[in-house]
Parts: sequence; structure tokens; C-alpha cells
Amino acid sequence: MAAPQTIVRELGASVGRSVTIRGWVEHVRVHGRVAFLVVRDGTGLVQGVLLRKQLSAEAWELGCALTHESCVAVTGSVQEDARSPGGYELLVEDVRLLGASVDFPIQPKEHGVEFLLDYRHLWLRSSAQRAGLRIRSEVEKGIHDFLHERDFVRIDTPILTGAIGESAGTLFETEYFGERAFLAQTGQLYVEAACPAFRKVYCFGPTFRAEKSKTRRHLTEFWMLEPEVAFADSDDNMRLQEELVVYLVGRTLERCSGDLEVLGRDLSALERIQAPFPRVSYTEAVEIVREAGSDTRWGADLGGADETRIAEHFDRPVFVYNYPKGAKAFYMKENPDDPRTVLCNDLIAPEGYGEIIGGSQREDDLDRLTARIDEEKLPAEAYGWYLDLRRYGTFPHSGFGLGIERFTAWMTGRPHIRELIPFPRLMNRLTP
RNA sequence: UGGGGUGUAGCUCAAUAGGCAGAGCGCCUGGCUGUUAACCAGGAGGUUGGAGGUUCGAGCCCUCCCGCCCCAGCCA
Repeated sequence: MAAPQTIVRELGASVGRSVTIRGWVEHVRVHGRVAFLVVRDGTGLVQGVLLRKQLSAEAWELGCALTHESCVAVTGSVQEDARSPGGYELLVEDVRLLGASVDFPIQPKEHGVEFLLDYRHLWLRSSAQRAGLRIRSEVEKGIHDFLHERDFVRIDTPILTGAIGESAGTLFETEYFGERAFLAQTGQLYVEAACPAFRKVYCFGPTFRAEKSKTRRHLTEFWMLEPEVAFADSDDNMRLQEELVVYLVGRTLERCSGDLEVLGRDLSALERIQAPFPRVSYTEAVEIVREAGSDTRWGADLGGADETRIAEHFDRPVFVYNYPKGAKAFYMKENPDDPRTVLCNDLIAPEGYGEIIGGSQREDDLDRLTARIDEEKLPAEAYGWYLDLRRYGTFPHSGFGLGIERFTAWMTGRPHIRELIPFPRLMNRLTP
């Protein structure tokens, strides 16, 4: 008589009955005539209790010899027991080995980062990694739900592109049937093209930057959300960002409290995140950081240390808006009230997580956009189709980019964004 | 690319002032009926990142090279 299969999360429905759980061994502790076997099945942890005199010799020997991360099927009757990690326990009747695991490299102890990244394919199984990646998944789902509720249409933009993007030099180059091609570093120009078709659009996907950055906030391949909204000005743009961030924080607190607890996240820091977020102009920001000891001068971009100084003034994310033209990309719209600046914003996360969003109102005037492309010495021919968007029914519009890993690193409180993507691509790491 | 740090057992780390290369974890053997990273006893496990140099003697000092970490720049 075979016991029915179930999953750990649903064990409560089977108290007093025999069931079979399939999963991976986290621990075995043998005490002579009793042994404890902790199994993870992807929905939770359950402890199996093996009593020598109640098992066949084969099952007892097998159970005691199980090694870390072996895949097993454990059959036993379900008991409620507070001493068990998940609240339920299996009084084991039989154990079958489905897949052996010999000398699993990762132990339940401290390891160095390099070692763990070499074994990233196995590190994913550990509790903090599971929690962080589950929160990432929930953030991604939240993004889609939020935008679809607001009538956005998702536009999937190309990853292989000809020469186009914000700037050359940070693009990964490849070959495309004899032609030079690049991996996309933004989908923005394409969502701008789709904007007149659907009014509110967004793209969500991987982007690639060949920047030789070695900081806790950079990856060479990362995922980005980029909404684009017709008839939205820079203020509308910031309101949308604010609404989205408040929504995602609230949803993470609501749906991922167990994962946040595993990670030891300070929940009060997240509970404070409510609209409205403070807004300071770039010019005010420069004054703030100079008073705090920075030697940043008006006209230069704010550095990471400056961002931290600004964030320290507030207990929630801060908008810094209208940067000098020279510090920002060619497609941003000139500020009519101060032509030295452009209509744009960064959103700086608290607790030193830095810039999680960069957004702007786009330049919709054909002549000014062409002039900016010349000023930046960009190859005008590569932007032919982009300029068409200003030739055929140009319209005010705004959008932004939100970095998924940076956002999730802030949600989870992890110090480095490399843990918040399943297989990070860093300057010196292409495998696993 | 610049600044700072680091590299010793499978992993995490010690090693007085230049003087016999160690511990914990993991692994192997044995013991234990309620463990929570169990505990107790025993065992195996090393070209100290690489090359050269100084010295009676180098894990330690010097030169060059390599890997990694942190910070800065670039950005999301």
C-alpha cells in the first residue's frame, strides 16, 4: 500500500496519516537508536524521526547514511510537534534514495564569496539565497500586476541591436551575420516607439553594460523595468515612481514576511516607506552635500557618497530632480525654466542603496533633439528611426528605469546585489 | 583604471621577534532514544597562490607575476 504523495506546506491536512515527501536532505543526526532527518522540498522543511526498532534494517541503515543534499522520498505518519522546524514531523516508516549526493561542497557554515559564487548553482539551495530570490520573484510579479492594473501594455524589446543606446563604449559587441551588433543596454528607445500605439507601455528584461565596475551596486547583466507614458510630464513621472515603489514595498512586507525574517531585515525601515517622498532639486542637493563636507561642485554628477549623504537626511527614498544637462543623456528634455538643466530625476534609496531609479521627460522637439545628438557627437545616422518619432506626431512623454537587483537588494537588506540575481554576471565572472 | 586589503588542509581561519605548519568545521571509524550548525573518543587530510632573491634557516623579509575582496569612477 503506497502512501499518497504530498508537499511539506500541506502537511497540516494529513495529520495522523501516512504520506510520502520527496525532497533534499538538509541534515541527518544519528543518536544510536533514534535519528533525525531534515528534508527540504521547496515548499518548506520537515523533520523525519527514525526509530531503529520500528524500521527495517535496510531503511535504518540507509537513513543514517544519508548525506547533505541527497534527494530522497520519505514515507511516514504526520505528527504535530513544536520541536520540529516546520511544526510537523514525520514518524518515518520508509526511506528511499532517489539521487545520492557525495561530498556536497557547501557546508552549513561561513564561506567566502568567491567560493560561494564558484558554486552558485548549489548555493541557490541555501536558506538566505532562497529567501532573497523568492522576494525578487515576488517583486517582479508585483511590477506586472501594478502596471497591468493601470492599463500598461508590455512591450518586449530587442536584445540584439545595431549601434544605438545612451552612449558607446559601454556596449557589449558581437557579430550578426557579418555586421557589428550590440547587446541592448536599454529598451527605452523602443518603448518610446511603442508609446503612441498604446499610450502606456513598459519593457522588462535583461540589459547589458560593459562597464568595468567593481562595486556592490553593479552587474554587467541586470534586469530593468522601463515604463514609458504618453502625455506624462516629469512630475507625473515621479508620482508614478512613488506609487510603484510604495506598492512594491507594501506587497513585499505583506507577502514575504517569512523570507524577510530569514534575512534578518529591519522591517521598521520598510514600514516607514510611505508617499510622499521628499523632492530636492539638483541645485539644493549640491548645497546639502557641500554643507555635509562634499567638494562636489554645481555641474558635476552626484557621486555615491553624495547620494548617501542625501539619503541620510530622510527616512524614505528621495527624488533628486533636474540635473545639469552635461551630466545626463541626450534624450532628456531641456528645462524651460532653467536651460542649464534637464527635466529628469533619480530616486535614491535609503540605507546606502543608492540610485534605484533614473527617469526623465523626453525631448520631443525634433530640432532640439537633433542639436543634442550633434553636441554629444553621437552618430546621427544610427538615430534615424528614433527621430521619426518626433517627425510623425511628436508628443510629450516620460519614463524611467528601475533596476531589479538594486531594488531587491534594498528590500532584502543584502549588502551586495550579486545575491539577488540567480546567476550574476560580473566583470570577472561568466560561469556558472 | 586608481587607492587600500588579502591569499596557509575540502571550507573558515591561527601560527610570539625569521626557528618542528596548527585549530574548528566537513570527511572516515566507534559510542549514544529527542537532536535543532547535537555531543564524546579516535583517524586520514599540506609543493603555505606562482617564479626568483636575502639568510645557517622563510608561511613571515625583498622583487616580479597571478587571483580575489573593499572603496572610487561609470550607472540602474
